[in-house]
Amino acid sequence: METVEEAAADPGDPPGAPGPVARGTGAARPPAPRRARATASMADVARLAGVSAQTVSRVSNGYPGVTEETRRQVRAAMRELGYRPNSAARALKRGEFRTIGVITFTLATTGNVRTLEAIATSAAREGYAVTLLPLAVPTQDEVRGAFSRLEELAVDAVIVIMEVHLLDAATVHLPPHVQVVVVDSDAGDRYTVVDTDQHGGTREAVRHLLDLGHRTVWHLAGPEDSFAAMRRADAWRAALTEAGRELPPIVRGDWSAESGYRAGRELAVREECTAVFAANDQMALGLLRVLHEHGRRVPEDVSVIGFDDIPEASSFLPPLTTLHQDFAEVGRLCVQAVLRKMRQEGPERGTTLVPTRLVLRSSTAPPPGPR
Amino acid sequence: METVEEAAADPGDPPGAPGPVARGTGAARPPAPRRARATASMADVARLAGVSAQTVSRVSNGYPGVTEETRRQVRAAMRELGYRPNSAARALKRGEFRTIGVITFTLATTGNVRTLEAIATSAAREGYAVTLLPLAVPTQDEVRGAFSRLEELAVDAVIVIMEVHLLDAATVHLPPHVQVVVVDSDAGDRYTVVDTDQHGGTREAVRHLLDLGHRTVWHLAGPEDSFAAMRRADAWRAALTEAGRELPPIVRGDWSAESGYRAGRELAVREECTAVFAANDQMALGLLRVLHEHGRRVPEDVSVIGFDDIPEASSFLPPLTTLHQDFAEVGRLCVQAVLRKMRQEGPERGTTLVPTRLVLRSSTAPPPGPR
DNA sequence: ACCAGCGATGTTTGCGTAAACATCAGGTGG
DNA sequence: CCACCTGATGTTTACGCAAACATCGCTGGT
Repeated sequence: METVEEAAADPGDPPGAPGPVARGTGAARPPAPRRARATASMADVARLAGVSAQTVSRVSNGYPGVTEETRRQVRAAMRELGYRPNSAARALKRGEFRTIGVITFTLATTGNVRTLEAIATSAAREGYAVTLLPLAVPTQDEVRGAFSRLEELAVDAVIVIMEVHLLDAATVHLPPHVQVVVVDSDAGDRYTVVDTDQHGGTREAVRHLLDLGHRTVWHLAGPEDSFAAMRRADAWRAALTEAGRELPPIVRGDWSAESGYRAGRELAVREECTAVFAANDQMALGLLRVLHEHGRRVPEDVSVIGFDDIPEASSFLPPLTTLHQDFAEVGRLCVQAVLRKMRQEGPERGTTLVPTRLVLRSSTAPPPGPR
Repeated sequence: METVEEAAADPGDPPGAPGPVARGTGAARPPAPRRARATASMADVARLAGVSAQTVSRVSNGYPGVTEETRRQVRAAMRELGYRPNSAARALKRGEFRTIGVITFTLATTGNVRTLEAIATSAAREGYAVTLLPLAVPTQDEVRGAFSRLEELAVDAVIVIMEVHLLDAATVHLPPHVQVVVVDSDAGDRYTVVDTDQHGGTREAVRHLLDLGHRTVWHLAGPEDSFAAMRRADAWRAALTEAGRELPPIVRGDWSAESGYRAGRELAVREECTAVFAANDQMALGLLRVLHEHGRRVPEDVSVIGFDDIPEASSFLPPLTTLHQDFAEVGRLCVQAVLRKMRQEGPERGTTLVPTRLVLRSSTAPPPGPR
């Protein structure tokens, strides 16, 4: 937006508008891409089929009240002309776009991507398209901007894949008629939320390690501003407390493998650390590397468990025991929830949890015997 | 589509149409999600500002011929009413949607995702939205289906991230007015193609290993039906031949780390294999694991080089030397190309290559001395 | 035999926008 | 002083579709 020299980019100045560029007396107007008028309209089909446009519309929408015979003729005419309903006109008339907007901060994490993919697939099955709105930087301003773009961008609903603290209701202008569903959030009281059962999964991870005989479990946590990271850390704490084990100091990364490597140094040098629960698989990968570099064998000396079950996890050294997240299910439920909300069938808010599954591989084992 | 009992899903039967469900005499009509008529229209703004709708339109589009004074008033009215241009009406009137469709087979590979992200970001900057069309299975039928959905799905252009052999021009119905740009393809003679410089990158990889003193370089290739894999294999062959080295038998995976592990067994048992060029980082990861399991140290006994430079590559054991692909640039160029085509400014076809960059880490070294 | 009733089809209308054209006021040159 | 131009603004119209309403012809009950 740095090139705009005039007033501000106001409501009326859509991001894509020609804007105040290429102006001046007699200036050629901006070379707006122009589609050739090449498609047949309903009227054309109607003419060819010898019926009214309304009948074509009925056939097009599968409405009743048309003879099988007429229907056939109209279909033939459609085929002949290569007719495709004009979605703009349809949207204008119906007041809905059959499109769901997805706002996501980054596509760098497996979870977001897999969820997005599932959303797109489920949406397609329901006859909805998905419009993607990636955010450059996760600031409230960006989020707000994305929402306003979305609004004029022809969507009926929005799914937000994002830490919700960015979604401060006070500042984000949520268009009243656009339904919102949030992934990965604790705001079940304010929004409809679909999320993985972070708590249950973590609990299972901790229990698994404890059951193997470890005295306690260390935690390589995700970034502090992440809700998912927070939940996993909380659940880890709760599980240990409940089992009456001591609570080791928390170690933090930023989800990346690199950060797991850096943060893991601290764990690698501690003899008493025999079991680590990493908040995601990537950080576990980095951890595996530091441990290796410090000569600590996994799982003989140290057990490591991850979270996510990314495809590569089975190829780590050693193959990683981790908690499988069902992102496909999360995406599916998001779409269902948002459609239900649009139809005003569902509850206004509340959280839906998708369970995880413990995948046992080779990175966990009983602790080394007392030496 | 299994619930449709009537004829086939014809052109006139959009995937999302209410269809022949919920019918019958006097049956309540399907509970179509309905948006409340809540937004202000141009007419409302015009009334409040005391001008004509046309003037509002001019302001909204930043067109000239409006006094600064009037413009201010209109802007004020827009703000007061929370006016947002109705994109459906706008699209109907203008005949363009300002939306780019992206067809992609899978979001499971880093490359596709990163490219998609870059496309979405670049498109947003140009005032275009991105509609995502994932394919369940990569068959011609699916591709064809995706295209026809896309067409009625309100897009002005399409970017295809896919092996092009699925895009057989004979069967895919490409709407004449929709421009197409393809990523990862050799069809520069038929489409506009943007791709990473597979050849140059591979060449650099092979040269790097040869320069280190290896007698030859083995290749862990991608699946046969992948164009990128084919190109990399070809370039590997060419580079070796050119250097007058012997050509070891090719070993093949399917891009996944797991497949790299399986295929890598063959390499791990060959004493004479001291350098391997893996067609992507994931397979390199699997390869690292088999090598480790067979007691062959990397890089002391065997050098491994990957392709892609995924974020995790720096955390592999050892950190992976690889070829960095600039997916962001690929995405950006795709958008530029497709916009240029829409404006009929660019060439109809041809290939644009994005160079790679060799990232030196710890998985390559001179071969072990003769024993 | 007549008409109510119903299913099939046609006609009218308006969704919100923007291009094309119309109007109008004020200024300029002859 | 008027014909003419110019720039600001208003009016008309059409984009393609589908809801609402209108019409038409046939069937069946009395």
